[in-house]
Parts: sequence; structure tokens; C-alpha cells
Amino acid sequence: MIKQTLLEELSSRGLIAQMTSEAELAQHLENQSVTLYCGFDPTADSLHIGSLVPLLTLKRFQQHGHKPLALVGGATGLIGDPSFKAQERKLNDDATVADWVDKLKAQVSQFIEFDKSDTSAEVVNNLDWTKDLDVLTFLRDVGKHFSINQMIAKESVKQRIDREGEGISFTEFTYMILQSYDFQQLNKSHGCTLQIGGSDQWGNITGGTELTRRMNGNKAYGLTLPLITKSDGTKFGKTESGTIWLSANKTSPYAFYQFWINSADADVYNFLRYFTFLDVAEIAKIEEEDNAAQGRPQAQAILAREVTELVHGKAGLDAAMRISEALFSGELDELDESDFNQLAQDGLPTTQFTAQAIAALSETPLTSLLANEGLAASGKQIKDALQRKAVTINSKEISLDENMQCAALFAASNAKFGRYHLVKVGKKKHHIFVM
RNA sequence: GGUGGGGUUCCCGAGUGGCCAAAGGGAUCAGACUGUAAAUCUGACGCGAAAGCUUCGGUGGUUCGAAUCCACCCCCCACCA
Repeated sequence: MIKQTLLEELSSRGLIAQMTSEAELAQHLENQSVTLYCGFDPTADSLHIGSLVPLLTLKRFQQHGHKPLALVGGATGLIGDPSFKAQERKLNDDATVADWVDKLKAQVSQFIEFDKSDTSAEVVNNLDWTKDLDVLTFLRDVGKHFSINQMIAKESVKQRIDREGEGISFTEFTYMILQSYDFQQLNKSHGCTLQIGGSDQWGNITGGTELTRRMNGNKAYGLTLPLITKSDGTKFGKTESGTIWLSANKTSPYAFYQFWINSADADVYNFLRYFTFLDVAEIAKIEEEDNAAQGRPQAQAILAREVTELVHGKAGLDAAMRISEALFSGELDELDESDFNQLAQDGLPTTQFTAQAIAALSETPLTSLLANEGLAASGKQIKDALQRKAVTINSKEISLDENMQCAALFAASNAKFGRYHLVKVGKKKHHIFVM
């Protein structure tokens, strides 16, 4: 079998949205090892799965012998990217952003190789070359290359300019110039000739290739990755309980695994192509088998295993699978004491009863207890669930009549191994209460 | 600075003196069906177990009674300067 070129592979995975001068870029990538970069702005203390596609793409480039730079936007994060955002954003203070930068640096590093070879990855921070840049220099040397007419015409800021009821501040409007300057700087310092990013970054990227040409006289390229969409039109990467983060502290490996397990049939094969390193042919085979088979497809499980391991490692995957198996097999009785202990450690939401809480149990409504522990947004929802027999404690259905009987419900005699109560609300929400 | 438009419950959006915790849609939650899907159907959806309590940019006022009227203030947008 003839080895695919990198662009062919990316294209077969559906990972290319736009490119600058395709034929030239193809040549460029085949003829030599290229240094490329992708930026990640610190808008939180962790990246979320939306950033996974560019991160894995950096890795794919590296596997093909190119050198990836992961740029953490210590400077751009202070400004806020307006691209395709409906509203002006709140500015975060610089201490916060600096803290987030550190966290993202570590996170980004786990996806690319730092082996000290020629294609060893590097992490850079754009604050390093912008913090001492003074306004006049910036305006004269950089700003002069940008045409407001062109900037206004960019699709990415259009809705902010056209739309009634919203506007854009000069600060955010200038974001594009800052990012373009990054590309130009990396071109100068690292010989970086390619920037990749989400398709929402197209305007910012082409700004950078232009600026690089004007200031450095060098040809630079851009490539964007498609926005990940779901077949039902809802936003990818969010669930009812919020964003799916890459950090285990914010989204447990178990919750992460469950997110992928719940992928829709209509999306799962695309996700396999986007988020795993499985061969495209192999993925096609999985799809074929699923189509031929009755009932539940195998693809979701494969996807969940692959991605969870990629992000949380073997240990994280094992924990996630262990919990999932225990909770969804319906065989609670088969769990032994160490299993319960393990579930808590593995990241299943857990509440440790304090002596005080136990004492107050007799006057605590179950609705507020469960709502306070995050099993529902409000007591009303628990009430609804109780009325529909959707709440169980250690597999026993609880009725609304028992709302004021927490003391009895959580009595030691009802606990597993004298201390564990596994509470289930609905089909998928589990929570352990430990005495 | 001027003129005009606007700020309603998570979002969109109706409501212009009582029948308003506030139409409708979306999102969300729960149930049935299923594969821990999808689609569909059912119920809930400000908070509270309940009695009850708190909302319609803010503050005061008119009124028996205000999201709705008045005054002042804050914020957003457009156009003009």
C-alpha cells in the first residue's frame, strides 16, 4: 500500500476545512520538515475537548516529520478573540491569565513529543514578545500593514459589526493584529511557516500569512480544521452538566468516558476519524460491521476507550471502564467493599457525610439533600423524579412519601458494608454517599 | 453632546394597570419506548417537602393594586455631531 501524504490523510479524515494555496502547501510539506504552530488561548484553567482536534492534528504533523509549536496565548488571552463571537467578552485579570497559561502549558505538552530531536515540540507564549512592545512601535511597525477596510470585511467580525444590538470594542477588533504578529514573530524566530487552527481562525491566520510576507518577505501558509458539529445541530463538547474539559480535575475520566459513549450513531464514525489515531480503513470496517449487526453499535465503546486513554492514560481509562461496568450492568450486589472504595477514588461523585450532616438528616428533605449535592438543578426536579420512581438508593426505589425520612433511608442498616449508599437519579446520574 | 430604539424568568421572545410566577418556542430534567442511542409521546420547568416566599436593568413615586404609569439613574445599540 502506498503511503499517504499527510494532507491526503488529513483530508480522508475530514480534517481540512480551508488551506492557503493547496498545491504549494502540499509541496512545501513533502519537501522538508516544516515548523508549524497552533495557538491556544487561556480562557479557563483547562482546555476542553474542542481543543483536542488541533492538538491531535499537531501530533499528526509531528508523526509525519514536522515540528509542532504549541503557542499558549498569554497575551492574546488578555484581549479576547472576537472571531464569530456574538458578544464582547469580559476581560480577565492578568494574574488569572498567567495562572491559566501555566496550566495550559502542562496540558498541551502531554499531546506532543518533546524528544529533543529536530522535530521535538516546543511550547511558546506570545506574552514573551508582546509584553515589552510599546504602543507606538506596534502602531507604526505592525498596524500600518493592516487595512481597516479589509478587517471589517472579515466574516469573523461581521456579525458584530452588522448586527443590531451588539458592537465590538477596539480592543477585540485588534486581536487579529496581535495574532498575526505572533505568526510573523515565530516565522522570524523559529522559521515557522504554517499555522493551523479551527476554521473560525481563518481570518486571523490569513492575517498572519500576509503580515509575515510583508514584514519578513517570507511565504507562509495556513490550514484550518473543521468546526466539529453534531448531527442534531447542538453544540459539540457540551452536555447538560456543562463543558467536557481535558483536565481530570474538572471532568473526571469517568465522565469523560461517558461523554464519548453517548455519542450519536450519526456522529460516532466521524468522531473516530477526528479524535483517534485509528486507521481510516479500520474505521470504515467498524462502521460496516455495525451496519450489518443488529442492536447496539460497537463504535461508541471503541471511541470512548481510544480517546479516554489518549487524554487520561491507561489508568484513567481503566478507572472509567470499571465504574461504567459497575453502574450500568445493574449488578450492584456484585460490588464488594473495595469496589465501592474504588468508585469514589475513580471519580464517581461522592459525598462524605459529616457527623453534623448525619445528625441533621432527620430534618433534611431528600430533595434538598440531593439537589445540594448536584444530582439535580433544584429540589423540584428531584421531586419530579421521586414521583416517577426514578430515584433509587442502593437499588431500592424511593417514593415522594419518604422525602422527610432521610434518617431512615441513610441508616447504617441500609448501607452497603455499613457505610456506602449509592444514589441513582434517572438512568445515568450516580452518586455515592459515605457515612 | 443630540436624536431615536432597547434592557422581561437559562436563551429567544410575547406581555403596556388587576384574570401574571408572567403566552409561545428552544434548551434542560424525569417517565414510556430503546441500545446508557435517535425519533416520538407524556409530565416538570423562579425558589421551597409544604405553608409560603422572591422576580420583569436600578432607585424612588403614583395607585386599593405595577413587568405595565411617572421621575431620576445605569447599561446597550443605531444615526447625527
